[in-house]
Amino acid sequence: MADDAEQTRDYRETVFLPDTPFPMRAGLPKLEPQILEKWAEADLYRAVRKARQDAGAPLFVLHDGPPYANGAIHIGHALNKILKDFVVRSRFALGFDVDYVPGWDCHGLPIEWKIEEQYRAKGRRKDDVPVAEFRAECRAYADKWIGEQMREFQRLGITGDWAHRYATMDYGSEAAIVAEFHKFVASGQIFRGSKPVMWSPVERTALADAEVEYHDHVSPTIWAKFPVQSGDERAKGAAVVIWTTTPWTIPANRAVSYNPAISYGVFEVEAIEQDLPFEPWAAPGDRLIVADKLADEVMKAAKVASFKRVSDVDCDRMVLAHPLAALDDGFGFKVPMLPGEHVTDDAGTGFVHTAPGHGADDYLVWLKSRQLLTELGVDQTIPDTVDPDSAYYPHVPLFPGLKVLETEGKKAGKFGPANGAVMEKLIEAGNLLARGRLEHSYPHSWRSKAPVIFRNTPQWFIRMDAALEDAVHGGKTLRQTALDAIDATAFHPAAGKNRIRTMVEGRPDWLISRQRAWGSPLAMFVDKETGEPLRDEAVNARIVEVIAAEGADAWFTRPAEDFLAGQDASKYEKVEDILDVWFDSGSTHSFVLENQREPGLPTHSPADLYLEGSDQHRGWFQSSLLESSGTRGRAPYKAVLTHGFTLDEKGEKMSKSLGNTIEPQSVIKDSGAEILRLWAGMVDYADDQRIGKTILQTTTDAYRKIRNTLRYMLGALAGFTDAEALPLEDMPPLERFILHRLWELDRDVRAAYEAYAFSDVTRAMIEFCQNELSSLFFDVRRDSLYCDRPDALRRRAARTVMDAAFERLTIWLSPLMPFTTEEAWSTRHPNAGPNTLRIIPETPAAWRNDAEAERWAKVQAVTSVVNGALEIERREKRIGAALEAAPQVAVAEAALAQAFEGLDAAEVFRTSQAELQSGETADEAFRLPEVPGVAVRPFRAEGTKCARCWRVLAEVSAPKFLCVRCDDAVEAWDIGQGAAA
RNA sequence: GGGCCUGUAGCUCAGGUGGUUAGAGCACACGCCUGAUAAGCGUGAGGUCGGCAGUUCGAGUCUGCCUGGGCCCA
Repeated sequence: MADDAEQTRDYRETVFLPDTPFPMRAGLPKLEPQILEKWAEADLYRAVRKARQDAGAPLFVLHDGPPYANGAIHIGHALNKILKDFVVRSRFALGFDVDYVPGWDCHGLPIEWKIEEQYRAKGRRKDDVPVAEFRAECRAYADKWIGEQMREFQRLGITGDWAHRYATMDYGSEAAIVAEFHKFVASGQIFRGSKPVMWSPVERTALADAEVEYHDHVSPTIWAKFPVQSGDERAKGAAVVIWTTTPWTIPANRAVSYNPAISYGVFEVEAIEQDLPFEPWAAPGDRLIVADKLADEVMKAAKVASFKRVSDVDCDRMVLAHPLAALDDGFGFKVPMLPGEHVTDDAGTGFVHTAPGHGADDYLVWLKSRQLLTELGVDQTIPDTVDPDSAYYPHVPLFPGLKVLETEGKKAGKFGPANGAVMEKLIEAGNLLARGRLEHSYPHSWRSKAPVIFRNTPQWFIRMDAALEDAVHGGKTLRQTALDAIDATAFHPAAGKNRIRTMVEGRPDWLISRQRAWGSPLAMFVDKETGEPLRDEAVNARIVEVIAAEGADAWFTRPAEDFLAGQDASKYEKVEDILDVWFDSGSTHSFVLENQREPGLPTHSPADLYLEGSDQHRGWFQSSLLESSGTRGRAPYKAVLTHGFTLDEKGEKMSKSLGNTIEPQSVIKDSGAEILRLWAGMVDYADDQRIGKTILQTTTDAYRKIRNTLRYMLGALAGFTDAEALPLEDMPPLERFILHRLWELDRDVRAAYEAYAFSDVTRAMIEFCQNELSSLFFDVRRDSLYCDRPDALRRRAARTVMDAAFERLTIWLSPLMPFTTEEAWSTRHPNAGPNTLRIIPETPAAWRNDAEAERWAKVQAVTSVVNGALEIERREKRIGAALEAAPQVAVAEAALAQAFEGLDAAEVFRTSQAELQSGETADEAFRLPEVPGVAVRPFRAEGTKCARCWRVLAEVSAPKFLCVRCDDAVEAWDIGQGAAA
């Protein structure tokens, strides 16, 4: 009976199999919210900060670029916030105290539109709504989305000071923004200029590009003559011909643009077409200047039957007369010719009539030609020609009061008398060459559907090129200050520096005013006589005080007297424009970084890092740079990190209409936020990244590899305590090698986090888990872990090293995979507090062991030959498991043979037995060309299979069928059971 | 149209200053194991390094052009 019982004894219960509650499958979508709840209870972000501050840790400031509080987050938001969280958590892990306050951009047009849309749906007009009520609705709308987005960001595991989140519409923020604006006013950096904007006369309002839609529209066209006054001698007595679809802009004309790359000629009219029903305006002998390529076309329009080319002509520095100069002295100014690349010879005459107050190109070429205009003695003022109703101002000669578009009654939106009147006067002056009609695409208001015009409007600008004689700038201009600040900033990647530099070098003055309702006001008064902003510190202080208490609404709802402490209100105009939203966000550093948001929390400016998408070179990076350069003479950041855009799987832009979008919400629901984070941790974020089904699958696979590695360690470490740990001196070579790898990885991981090279960490971790842990360390030590006595030195060494690896992997990975590492850490140490609280532990320098690294490279080379030989045996069905083999390995090269000194070859090869011999062996042995000098003869292991550890050994025999080691281990186990019972 | 960036195996990525048959992990195929099991181990098959031309004894790496893609402008 007893013998039978022994023979059939199932040794499984005596084997120390991995034992852990950490499941193989995470169920992240369900698990993550539980972990988030735990973090919330622990007030994780503040707890970590407190711990760091108590330890006297250095401060690291990441300043959050505010997303716009409008709509659910998309993948780009997710990537941006995840990368920021990598920074926050990795700096925490490196021992820093990290200041990160998430924020939102709240003012601006998109929200205004939403609210207007709601009004339209209810049949109300925006103009009928009191501004305070309108702004309140905008505020409520933004507030709703701040809450929504905050929940979504938090669901991604983003840590930060959510309790003190900032918003540009907070009263304190609005006051700070206005205070920043006042600094520009005080230092004389603000000026009133003008710029043509899209204007809807019917609605009496400026329109943004996105508010304009294009429809076909029939316009009159004219060919008009500008007599040459001076310039190329060959042009004497000739006239430059322009073509335009907006005759009403002729009174606003101040120049004619040409393109130096186009060839022009002087053409003389020889004969006019006969038998016309009307008298043409062209006459034989007329000399006209047009582009060679377009001469036929122009002559045809002018009903010229024959003409000849008289000469070439050079337009450089040519000056013309205004076509209406003969009728009124008011048009007696010089009309210079300006070179411009916007001019083409595809249509028209090859010249562009230039009215700087009524066209974007016109405006830009006018500004660019400042030098030339000065040299020619031309007045550079851009004239205001039409009023908000599109009627000519009284000061416009010949046409005062005439409207371009009708704005009242049934005819609203139709052409008024202006075009016709201008044509009549051109005829009278003898300078109309021809006219016609043209159906073309023309901008219309998307609301009223009425045509719009380009109209010069007064606007406020910040000067880029005025020398600033104050302590901050020391005589430098804003542009130069900003350029110097760029040089003092670190850009990752480095190309960003050049990119923003080019933009700042070439940008025009900063246009900061908008004729809108939802924003921070240009809260200032302007002297009605001089047009100069009032610079009065007491007034400004009062304005800021009121806004801080009541919000920016107060600026619009309270009378001027409330702010004008003592000043005569009748002398000043209250400016009710709002600030460009980029001024808002450009000011965030002032109220987020410099304000002490709560006693005890340190403040710090400039920030260590700004981290945004590469589009922000023109956006937030630049607005922040200009704002801070204007007010503080330096950038608000020490370093700028940019990431690319997220594209679909094929590398194409995502769009709802293409249906190729990946929503963060659906990834979270299907796979978990951790998968999205790991994706961000694997890609090269500096470049554009791709995401899609297969990519997410790859990510999930990588996740499983890491998770299973952690799980195996948890299982193998069951019951492990420090009492079991062994010192380095007692470690076998394999453990020393793993410790060496931990030492290397510690160095690499720290360097990678310092450099924000997150994918270097991820890659190193995955490869370590696969190559050194799973396929080497775990595989070799499985036998020891399962079968050695618990007090065996070999097993204790393995568990000691496994514990060290677990301790490090869980913190190295915690910035990238906070959920899983938290889960793993708390599984092993349920009472040790949050994993995120930890700092990457110091790694003893003594762990470095280059000799072991070299040894194991050699050992693995030999092992690969053994594996090759065993693979053939399997294929031939001579063996199955490696434990059925007992390879005989001949190693010719001394260095390779030496590598096995102190090692058990069978253990390394994971076979039951192995024989290692120096020198050559029989020719039929297995070899690999890439490992010369190693020959393997894969014999079957002779002996009996140990019923417990399954190794085939000669020492195993009936009745127990145990090897010596297992016999001993079972005995110890039995005694342990007895003691327990 | 302009400025900047970018294109290495099915996927994600490595490949200092140009130098032997271009690497890794995953996926894939095949085999093994069945005491990490929707796991583990092993073996293998995948690439004209976007294309063309040039510099060079030699280019994935340097230059030019072309092409695909992206961001920002016009």
